[in-house]
Amino acid sequence: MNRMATTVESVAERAGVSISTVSRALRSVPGVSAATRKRVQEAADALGYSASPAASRLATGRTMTVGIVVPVLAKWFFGKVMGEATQTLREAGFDVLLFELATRGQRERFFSGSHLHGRTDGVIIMALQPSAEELESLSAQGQAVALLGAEAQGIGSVSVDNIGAGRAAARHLLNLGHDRIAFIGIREEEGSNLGGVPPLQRLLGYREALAEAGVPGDGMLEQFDENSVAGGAAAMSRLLVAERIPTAIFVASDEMAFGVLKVLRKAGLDVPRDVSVLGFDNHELCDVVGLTTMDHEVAEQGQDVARILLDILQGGPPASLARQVRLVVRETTAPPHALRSPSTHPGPPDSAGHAGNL
Amino acid sequence: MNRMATTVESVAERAGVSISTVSRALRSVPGVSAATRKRVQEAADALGYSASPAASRLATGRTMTVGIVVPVLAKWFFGKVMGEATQTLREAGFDVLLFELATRGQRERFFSGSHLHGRTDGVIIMALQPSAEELESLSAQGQAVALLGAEAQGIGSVSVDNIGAGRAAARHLLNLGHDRIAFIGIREEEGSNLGGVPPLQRLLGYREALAEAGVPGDGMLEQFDENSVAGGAAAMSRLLVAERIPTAIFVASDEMAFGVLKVLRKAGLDVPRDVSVLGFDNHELCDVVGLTTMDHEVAEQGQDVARILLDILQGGPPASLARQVRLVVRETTAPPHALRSPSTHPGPPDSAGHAGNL
DNA sequence: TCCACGAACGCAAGCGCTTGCAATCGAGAA
DNA sequence: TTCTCGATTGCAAGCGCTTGCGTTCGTGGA
Repeated sequence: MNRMATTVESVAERAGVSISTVSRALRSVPGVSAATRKRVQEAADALGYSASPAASRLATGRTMTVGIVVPVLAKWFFGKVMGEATQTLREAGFDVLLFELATRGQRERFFSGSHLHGRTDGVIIMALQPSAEELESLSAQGQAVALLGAEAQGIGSVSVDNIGAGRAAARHLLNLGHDRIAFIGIREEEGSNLGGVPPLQRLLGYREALAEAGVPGDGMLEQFDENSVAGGAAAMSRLLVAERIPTAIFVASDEMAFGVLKVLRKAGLDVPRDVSVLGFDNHELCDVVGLTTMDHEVAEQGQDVARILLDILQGGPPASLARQVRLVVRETTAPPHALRSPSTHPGPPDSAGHAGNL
Repeated sequence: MNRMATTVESVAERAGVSISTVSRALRSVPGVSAATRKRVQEAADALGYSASPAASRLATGRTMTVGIVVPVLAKWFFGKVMGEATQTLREAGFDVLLFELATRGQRERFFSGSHLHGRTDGVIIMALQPSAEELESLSAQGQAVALLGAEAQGIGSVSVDNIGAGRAAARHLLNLGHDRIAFIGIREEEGSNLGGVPPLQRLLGYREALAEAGVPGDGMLEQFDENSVAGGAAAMSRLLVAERIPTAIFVASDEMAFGVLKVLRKAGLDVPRDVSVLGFDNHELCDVVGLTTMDHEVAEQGQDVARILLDILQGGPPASLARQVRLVVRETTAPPHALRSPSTHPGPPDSAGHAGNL
């Protein structure tokens, strides 16, 4: 294939038409007879021709590319969401440009410069709450915007009811009979940039549920750390030195919950006999460790946000929708030890009843 | 910012020079005096100008973009490697275009069409072995190529000594005293497209070590399935109905190993007392479940492959390098039960000696 | 003081495609 | 048969930037 010279001109020549006709025919623009359209298509196929993106972008001003910005790629949640979004975008004929904003510095540089201008038609922003100025900067660069895990006035977005989810999670633990329930949340690190809003909302829901149940709050029972296994482990370690260890813990992310389980195991505490643990995300590995968690339709969110952006790019209004959150009960939650009736008690700790998680 | 009208021309006007001088000044091309260069730079800053990528691509033929193609985004390994590669590429001023080739159909479409032509200067291909024709197609599209987890004549690549790693893994189990060691490998699914080569090499290394140790091979002990928790679980289930259950299992991927651990737990078998399990990747969650595994410097591989591609793009020769693989001993490998001396025996299964993984 | 030469800079021709507008053609209306 | 109008098609002017080449100007050497 002599792709070096495969341009509209060669196709036009081979099909015996002008280059404008080729351009129109190949893009299904009206004003070309079916016969010539077919002839052009054949010529293009024969030559293995495909229009130069740079040239058509320059001429049209459209890039047929969308950017996806994520805080970090190496996390299951973002990989999953990105994968789904990417597939949806590609089906619609868009390329996907990747931006990983791992540090605050990168975030600032990204929004201050015009890194998107002329590169993308729109951008999906995941898990970070853009400020008004940042949104302004994006629209000044002519970008359509869709948010995931955040919301803003007049901007398309997909999210979940984190307050409701937090309340539901806490209620599950309350209903089991717990009254000393800790919360481990995501702390916005100095070097990181995770949007602090959803984690905060989960905390609020947790507090609401406790208040409604008449359980007194306890600041010591609220711990925050970075969203990782290590962060969860660190937060749990802090909880272990409390005056009284909680009997249940709601952790705002599964990865942190994995760290929590690890520390509990090392401390010789049995889950769920001594402590119940409830996570958030329904990470693919929850099933392996038997972690009870809050599922929030992660894959669907990825498709949603892509479709919302595509709609906007086609001139539609910026839609906003919320996905469902539901409890997935596995093996890390149970009534507190003191409450169990002999019949529910699993018997000797080493028997099959021993959940053995982690 | 009136970005709508911010073009070379406006900068030229403001700086009182011609557009060619602006172009040269902003790109540090020689032939511009320091004084005017400064003046142009200031004018550009004041206007918030940045050159239209489409226009400069059309004029130069370079896109300053590289493509990354991965089989699937939602896996820790690929997320990690991509994150590192992306950062390295961005530092060098390149944009990153994402291609997820989840199915065989997508792979075929990708390589048959000229999806890269004019979009990227080069491409990083992860974990799939391109055929000669596929490589030909890429170079016909003018792409520089770097491979990760695969090798090809004259193509830049980064990989690991999978045969050696497989041998090392098997030897660790042999050295512990095992003589009935199973292998669970990655099967190339119909719908998938993972390069079959590295997994195959791990199998070969395993076989070599067994042969060297005089342990007879047993086809029944070699099982293959898709590279996922579910796949590992399925493969393990097949092993459970063997005439004699193996006392140790080398699993070619950590995610599969997690599935293996899950099935073993459900079957009431203790790890490592009844069965030892050895994984591959050093997945970030290995630490949580205590999985002994083979680490192969995943993050470094990502940086390596990006740098290799950057070198090629700068006219350098296509480098190939291999990363180290090393055993990371955790809690899922131990001598077979029958061999243990009373003193090493952890005592009653429910004591603290019970590793309790999964 | 005059000339030659190199450094700075501007001109203008593209890069390959899109698209408003004019030109052409065929067919139905008069 | 001639005229009019819509459907096709071609022309050519960009889109915004890069770059080979010619021009201008200042400076050191003769």
